[in-house]
Amino acid sequence: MGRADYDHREIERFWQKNWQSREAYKVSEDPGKPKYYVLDMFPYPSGAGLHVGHPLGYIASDIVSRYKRARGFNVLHPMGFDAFGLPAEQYAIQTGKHPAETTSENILRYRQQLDRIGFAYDWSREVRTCEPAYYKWTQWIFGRFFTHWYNLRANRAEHIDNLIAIFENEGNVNVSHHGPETAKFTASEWLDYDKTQKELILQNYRLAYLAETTVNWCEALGTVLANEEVKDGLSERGGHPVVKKTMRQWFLRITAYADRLLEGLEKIDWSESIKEIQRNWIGRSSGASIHFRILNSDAQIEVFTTRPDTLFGSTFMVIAPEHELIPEIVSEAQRIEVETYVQQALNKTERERMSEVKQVSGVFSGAYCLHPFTGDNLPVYIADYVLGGYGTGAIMAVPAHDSRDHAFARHFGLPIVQVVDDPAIKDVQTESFDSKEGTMINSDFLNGLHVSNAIDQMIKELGRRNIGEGRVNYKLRDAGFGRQRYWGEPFPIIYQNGTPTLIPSSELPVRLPDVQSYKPTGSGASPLASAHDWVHTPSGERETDTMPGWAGSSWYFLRYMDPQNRSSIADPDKIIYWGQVDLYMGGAEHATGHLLYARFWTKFLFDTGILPFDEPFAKLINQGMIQGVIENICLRKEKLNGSNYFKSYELIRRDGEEDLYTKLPVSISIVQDYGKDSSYIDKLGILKFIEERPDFSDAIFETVAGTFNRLQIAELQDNSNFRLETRSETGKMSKRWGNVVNPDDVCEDYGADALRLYEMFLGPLEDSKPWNTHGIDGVYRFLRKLWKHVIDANGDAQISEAQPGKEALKSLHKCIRKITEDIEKYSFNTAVSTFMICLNELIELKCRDREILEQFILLLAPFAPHISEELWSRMGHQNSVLDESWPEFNEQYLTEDSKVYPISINGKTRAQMEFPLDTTPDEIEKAVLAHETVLKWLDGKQPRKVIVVPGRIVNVVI
RNA sequence: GCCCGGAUGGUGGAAUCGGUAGACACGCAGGACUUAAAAUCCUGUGGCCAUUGAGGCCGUGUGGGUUCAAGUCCCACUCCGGGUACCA
Repeated sequence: MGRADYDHREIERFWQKNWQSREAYKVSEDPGKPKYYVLDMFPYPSGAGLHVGHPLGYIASDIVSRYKRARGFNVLHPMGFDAFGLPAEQYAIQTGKHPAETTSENILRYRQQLDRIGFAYDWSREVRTCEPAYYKWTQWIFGRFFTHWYNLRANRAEHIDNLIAIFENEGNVNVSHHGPETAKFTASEWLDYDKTQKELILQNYRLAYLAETTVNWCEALGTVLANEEVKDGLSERGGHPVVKKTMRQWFLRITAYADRLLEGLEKIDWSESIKEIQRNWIGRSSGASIHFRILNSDAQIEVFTTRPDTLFGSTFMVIAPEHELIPEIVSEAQRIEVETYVQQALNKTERERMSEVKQVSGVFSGAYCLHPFTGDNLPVYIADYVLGGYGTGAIMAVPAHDSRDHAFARHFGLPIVQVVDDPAIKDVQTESFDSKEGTMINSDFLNGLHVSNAIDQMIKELGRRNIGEGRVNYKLRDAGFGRQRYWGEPFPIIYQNGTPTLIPSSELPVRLPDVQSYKPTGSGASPLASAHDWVHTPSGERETDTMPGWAGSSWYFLRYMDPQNRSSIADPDKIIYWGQVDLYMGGAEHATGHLLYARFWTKFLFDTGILPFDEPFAKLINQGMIQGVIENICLRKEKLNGSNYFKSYELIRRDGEEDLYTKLPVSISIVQDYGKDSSYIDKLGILKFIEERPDFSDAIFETVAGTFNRLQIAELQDNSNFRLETRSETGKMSKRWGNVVNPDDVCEDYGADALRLYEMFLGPLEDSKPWNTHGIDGVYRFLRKLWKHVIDANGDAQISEAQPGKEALKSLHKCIRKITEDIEKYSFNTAVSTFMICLNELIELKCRDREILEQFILLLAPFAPHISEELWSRMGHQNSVLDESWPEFNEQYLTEDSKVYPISINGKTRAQMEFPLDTTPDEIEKAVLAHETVLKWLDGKQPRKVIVVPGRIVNVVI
């Protein structure tokens, strides 16, 4: 029949080839079956390959997809590659190698690694975002954004042609759009505008538009970055400094969808934490906008405030350093000082700005504005605690009720006027009271009102006096969509005399040209600008920016439905059939990037009639991170007699010298028993270490066996005589710590099935947890035990055809119920335990009944598909476990007729007694009170109370 | 600072509705098999005090509360992880 021992290498190789050759995972639309769409966040194929942390989510989703298939669903479970991006391009800059080449090499390696784990992907549907056949459609969607505007009346995107028709008929007076305020014009005025003027106006409406704005400029990468690509003032990729810079850029008007993106969160099954991150990122806050007139000027400054109720407490105004009115309002006396301050503020890197957050800085502009109610003159300050990019870039400062304004007022000696009273207030001169509690005082017509009522009253009054109105504001900014980089989608845009024109879809894709150098030009133009013949076309000059990494990933889930389609992004019937992604698995780090943009694009494609749904991912699960073990050797902080001095960790612990030593991470490849408490470096390991770190060739090593220098170690006869214990800690798995565990190695040593089981067994899917290769022994033993239980010494299945006994059926059906429930709630770690428990029971029962073992194998198949196929086939089946349906749970095998009751005294279990399930509580009580242990505890007294919960517990209160 | 999570043996973790805390594994200790090792199998394994037919006390981050009964519910706090940051 085959080998008698469990040879995972041969078995896994065989079945992987088998699945591939008969296209076992290929799916097509089947109206006769319900569909289920399981999607993994596709990886960026980096040069480092996969480590054991990456497949965690893939394994979980693979289990679900195999399970759903067994339950009769037509399962779409594809995989592809997010293939445009910075690392391949940075590598190209260093080596001159075309990023396409690097990328396809990396993809090949990823593919091999993934295949080895035995995933049920339909690879015929693979997509790569960097391929022209794919990015043609990314460009096409960009074209849709370009040719649409957001109609606030209809609350949806509409075609720009409809808007132009309105302009031609009645101008823009009745148009309400999402975008910057636009001067009113009539139909005849519109018709008189030339092409350039018309386009300039349309840019205010288009959902993809060009704008001159402050952007995050990263000098080292030579590109603009989106807000979410900047972390702590440094670029997410590479950690380079980022500064604010004004540039002309493509933007997508995601802000038009802010409210719908917020509301949409209510109807999707995502973790509360991701939803919360998105809510915060969108940052909706409602308040009022108020216009302030400037003394001796026609200028007006508009502020946004969430606390219009405190208007009477406003004692000054603050505007952002980048505010456009500064040159107009600044007094001659203050001009020099203001210009200096503004220059300083604008030149700060994000990092500097953030580190100075708690320092109060600002400058008086010399201008005053008029309080709209009292007519008081309020000084106008310029300070960088007011952000140009939020609200109107100007605030009315209310120092009594805003801590930032309070700090500013204290610093500049400005008056602090209390307008809200509340018992919790001590003294607003020393500390502001920011809470929205309390009653209005010193506020004219608002006096006596509660804060919330006062806000409403004030908004009404502002409207009546025509100096302000209720306003909703968002933190969310329009998404910068241009990158000055090579390795991305080119824009389907040609400039004709500076006017952007969309290239017709029949001419797509606009392919990336070959260039001499991938280096940023330094002038802020992309490397594409140097492709002279490509840029200059008969009809104009091409846009040379490329799209950001998230462009291709915002819609890739659609392309899987119909990946080869040449005439549309996907066939409408296929879109209707497959619909939303039912289960989306991926990391939480994309909360404000990919996961928000994909929702935005989906809503837009819904508006334009391409999709019948407006949320892409019905359910989202964020798998946790798998951490590695970092192995350190302990180096004495101060040299001893001029030499570096290492000491075995066990000795440091013994001597309590932890403080004297620092940790030096070493590659786990030279550590013995890595991951264990007692992990150590032997003679050969330490010699290898010294070889790699010649700076430590003079070092001294103190171990239990003695103290050695390099030469003495080399002379040791026996490798085991030297033992330098390491200090282990948990941390990120990365090249830097030399602690990356490659799934290929695990598959080689233990097999893909063991890897799959072990990753699931480690703990709850969504939690972060440390990887410890030694723990895999547990699941590996389980697989071998299963093998030995089914396969005899000749390699044949040793199966009984007899009717299974009651105990075996009970064990199996407990297992069926638990596994089914656990998969449904994504509790895979407990599922693996359940398999172990069930197998232990079956071995105990010596159960080899076909009916029991076959069903057990079918349950196991989604988790460990290779061994399941092998055992299934050795049990005499010609077909695959993939085509079998999920075992049915039958309650009747679990029904008991008695229950072992825990008998507790004052809530602590002291004894056990078995009663038939139909015993009445009275009978139980009587029997319990006669029990030896209970009598002992009662010690002759009467129990105060006896609680009998039928079928559960008995508690005797003494 | 603010917003979310979380804290259970030496380790990863389990415990459905408030009802036998520590399932299942790892590790460790002892034993069987073996010339030996590996593999496999068996036994034990929360702590403390006892024990040889004896059991008891403590125990789910800390302190309080509700309850016949709390890892689970309520209040206060400590620590750890993640997100976010002058957002008016």
